Amino acid sequence: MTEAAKHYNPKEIERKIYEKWQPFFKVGKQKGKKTFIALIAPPNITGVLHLGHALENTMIDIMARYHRFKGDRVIWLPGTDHASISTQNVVEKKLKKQGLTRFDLGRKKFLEEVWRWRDQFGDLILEQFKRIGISPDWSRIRFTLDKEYVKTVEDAFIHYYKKGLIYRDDRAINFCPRCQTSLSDLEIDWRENNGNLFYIRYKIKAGSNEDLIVATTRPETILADVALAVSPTDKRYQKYLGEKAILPLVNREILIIADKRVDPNFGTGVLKITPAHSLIDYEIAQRHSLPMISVIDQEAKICNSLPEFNGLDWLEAREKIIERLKAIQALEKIEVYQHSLPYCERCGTALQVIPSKEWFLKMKDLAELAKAAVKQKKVRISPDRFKKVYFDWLKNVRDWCVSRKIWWGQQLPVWFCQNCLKNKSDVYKISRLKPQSNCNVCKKQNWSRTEEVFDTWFSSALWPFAILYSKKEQVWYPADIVSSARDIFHLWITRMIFSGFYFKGKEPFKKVFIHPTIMNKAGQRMSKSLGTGIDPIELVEKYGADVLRFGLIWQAQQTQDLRFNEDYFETGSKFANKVWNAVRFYQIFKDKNKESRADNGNLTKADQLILKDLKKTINLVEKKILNFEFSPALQSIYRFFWNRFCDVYLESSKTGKNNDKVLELVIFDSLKLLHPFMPFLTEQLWLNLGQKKLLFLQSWPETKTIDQFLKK
RNA sequence: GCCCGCUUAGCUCAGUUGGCAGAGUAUCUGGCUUACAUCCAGAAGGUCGUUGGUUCGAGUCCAACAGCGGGCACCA
Repeated sequence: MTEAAKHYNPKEIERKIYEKWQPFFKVGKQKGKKTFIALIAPPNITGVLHLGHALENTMIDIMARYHRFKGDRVIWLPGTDHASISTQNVVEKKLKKQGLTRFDLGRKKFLEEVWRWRDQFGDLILEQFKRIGISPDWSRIRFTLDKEYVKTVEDAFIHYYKKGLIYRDDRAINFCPRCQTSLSDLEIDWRENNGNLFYIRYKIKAGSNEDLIVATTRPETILADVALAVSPTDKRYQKYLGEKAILPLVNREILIIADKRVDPNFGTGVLKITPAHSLIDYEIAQRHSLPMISVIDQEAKICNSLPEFNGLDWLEAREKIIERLKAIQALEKIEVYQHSLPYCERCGTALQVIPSKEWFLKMKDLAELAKAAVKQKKVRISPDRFKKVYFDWLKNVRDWCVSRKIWWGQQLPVWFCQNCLKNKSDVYKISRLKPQSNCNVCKKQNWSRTEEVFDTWFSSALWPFAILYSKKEQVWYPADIVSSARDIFHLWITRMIFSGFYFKGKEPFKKVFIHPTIMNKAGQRMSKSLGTGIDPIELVEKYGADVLRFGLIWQAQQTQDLRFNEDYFETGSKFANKVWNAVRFYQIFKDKNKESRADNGNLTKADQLILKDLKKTINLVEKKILNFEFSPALQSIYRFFWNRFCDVYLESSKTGKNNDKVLELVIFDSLKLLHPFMPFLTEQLWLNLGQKKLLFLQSWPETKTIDQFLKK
């Protein structure tokens, strides 16, 4: 047996050990009848490992290693996400440094550029995953633009379409003037703003001198007003219903209507209706069959309006319109008003609500599927309080805009007739391949595929069955567990649930675990751009992978987000060293007492005590792991090993007549117990003890063996 | 605006059916005892956010308030 160093040094051993394990990560390498199937949240190809990834995947790795010990076949497939909008933006930023925009390159060359990026950097994050010791099957890496994956997504869209759940509509949506694309409600960053509330006077027609005052934050949109609305319960304005008001500056007549969405207590209780540039107004306009007039274009400039405003940027237009309103005495007053405004989550540009032709997925029935899944406990959400968040979101969910007008992504399987397009008429067919039939309208064949791409999340929503069903070799659907941070709960988790039920009639996973979000010490979100992010790989370099895992797990409590505290890595380092030295003690002790201390079959009180403690700890840890309570699990191992085994039992072994077999059992079982949490250290010690077969391939400690000892 | 969570030792956090307040870290005292000074033995440190209620008994249950965090809605 080799002389082990006095202190544990992770640096030299981690890579070597990982290589020894890696062949056994393969799915086919395990023979168990029961399976444990885990879904990885595929990181973006632009991604760099952050602490959240490290925590999330360490948790899954703990479960995976535990299940392997229990003899289960672990199926855990890694992969990456093409992440359309965020990847496009990253590559655009890179181009910007060379003074180029994507429009300079053109669509084709730009896409080549993105693919080059992906080939070069796309899998870097997976290499970083390896550094923290996680154990998915690396021979089965999936990417959301793989051929098979793309087909799954196209089939899903076509299937929805055939069932009438997909429709194309020209409607008010959130649009980023910089990214030049539509965005879903979930891709918006709302920021507090100090703005103004403008009180604008609209004259009532009917010859009277009466007028209605409207409070608005967006005076420039009066150019597109189609009505004024008041609350049906608002007595002040009942007499005006059905009358017409005159739009200032434009001098168009607009109807005065009543709608329940109007809050009589806000402003003057009169709301101007601009369906093209406000989501609420759009909804109200739909109810009252009002037309939609659009005066802001995709570049956030005024269009289709009075010549003096056309072409102005929306903010310039606002200034000018205020001036003009003042001039005609139509501006009653201006109040300071704090409210939040929508910005592009990816690039930070102020969004515009504008009408755009987009593809929508009807959410009503799908939301019901999702609700039923959790109500009937086919999918269990943990921690429990996220259930409420889940149901609340589904209750109010709007139809999902699944198309994007950016370049990088998966193109919709939609083909437009080019002839008809020239005549400004949209004739399209939905098909994976180019249609071979003639256009119904022009009777000619000139189909061209749309450049629109899918919302990445439409693609990610299909991840479970896209990867667990493919290749016919095996159906591994549904998975047992998926884990994510709360920020992609609706974006990803909820959508996987209804997609799974809709297409496979079955839940995509049995359990969802929402893990804490890692904040900095001040309780703020860590952000790469603000420089407040911490690179997990640097921590691996500094402390070793096991200690990183220890430190993250120790502080990740169930109930809330955690304020990242580097102190726990000191605790972890000390603990790793303690375990290292306890095993050294065992080795030295055994050698020294080879002859004099043979097993005499008797148990001392200390023996009995430590065995009972060991048994209790094994059961507790098992229970906690299954319940996602990783921190308490780790803490109970810590206390058992350090306080009861090292401080009490080992001390008594030095002087007393403890049973050597008990010492051996506790050492070996402790390594097994700790292995899912600190795999490298325990593996190295296992090998140091002269074991031929890897600890990775052992089984979970048996309490039966302990019972047999105790019976003696 | 509506909803949810959190508030416990200097710091970061545990505290599972209500029953003498815990850990890590930091601090102090004493020990290089041949596994580990990355250690051992011991000490100090808290009106459990505030106010009220239920109870023989409340960190734990209820109500209100405050501070912080989050979710939803919203260019009213």
